[in-house]
Amino acid sequence: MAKPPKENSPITEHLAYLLAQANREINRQLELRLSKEGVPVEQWRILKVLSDGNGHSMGELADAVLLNHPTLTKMIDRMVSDTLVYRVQDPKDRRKVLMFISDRGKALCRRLNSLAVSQEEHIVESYGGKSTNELKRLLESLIGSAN
Amino acid sequence: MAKPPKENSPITEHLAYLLAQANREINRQLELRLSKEGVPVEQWRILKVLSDGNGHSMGELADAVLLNHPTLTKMIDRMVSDTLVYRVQDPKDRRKVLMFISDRGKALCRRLNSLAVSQEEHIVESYGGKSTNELKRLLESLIGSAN
DNA sequence: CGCCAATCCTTGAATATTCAATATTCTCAA
DNA sequence: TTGAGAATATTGAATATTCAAGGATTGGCG
Repeated sequence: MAKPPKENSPITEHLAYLLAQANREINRQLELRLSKEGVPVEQWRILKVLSDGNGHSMGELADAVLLNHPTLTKMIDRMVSDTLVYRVQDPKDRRKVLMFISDRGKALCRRLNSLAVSQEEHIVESYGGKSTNELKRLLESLIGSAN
Repeated sequence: MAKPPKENSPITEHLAYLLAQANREINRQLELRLSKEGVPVEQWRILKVLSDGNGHSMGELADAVLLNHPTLTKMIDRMVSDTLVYRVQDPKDRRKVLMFISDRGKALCRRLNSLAVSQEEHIVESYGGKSTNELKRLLESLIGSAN
């Protein structure tokens, strides 16, 4: 029943490869939609996480949006220049920087959400709602078991 | 039944995000294993595709290993320096370059396969063989429906 | 045939990411 | 209380990726 690939199996039978392939394709599609607003996928993730209105530290944010710390710092620099987000030093722990979303960021985030939702609707249409939900459930469980 | 996320849903409910997260985690684990041989995941993919012994053009290879053409060209440059693969101009169509794996590349590929298989066995152990197979099936089907 | 557009790969410049080191602040135990 | 070590974020240099352009070859149509 449990059946990992043999050593001479084609690469397409490896879970790691299938995940990379699916991720690449779905991400490419999403990127294409978000390009209407000239925003990379990572910035949408950042805005979405911050749109709860709470302050999030850089470390917390880096984990949440799947970016390394230095990469996030530089991306946040750009977003601050674009006045989408702003930094506030955490008064409780001054090593930390709390990130907040601006009004402009919120407005952009709403437009991006709408693009992202429309993409997922498109996937559900061609792939099926049942498959989509089942896939999400399995992915969540995989992520859970990997930690 | 079909239930795409609402616009205010957390990002963790988006398929695109779950795929990115799972891919990142599994890839990180695989990278860690392959680092015993000092080889990035992409080079393992290249060697694995070429290990059928046939010549593969750069374009074909780029698609198969999920890399853009210029990135592949530069990675192949390094692998040629390491004498893992070699280039041959396609006699049928001299615009093309056919890539072949060397004996040294084959030997390395065998060691890498063993590391990769052991990773997937580890996943099957903690995640379950049934879930793994079901997830693979769904991913294949998603990739199919996205093209 | 001869030419023009398309295909294939590579290159170089611009951009982005990563690694290692640094600065700052906090924690906690001596 | 203070000093060593941990945690947090940023920076700069090294590395890698991407974008746009170029050179070579082919296919096909006038």
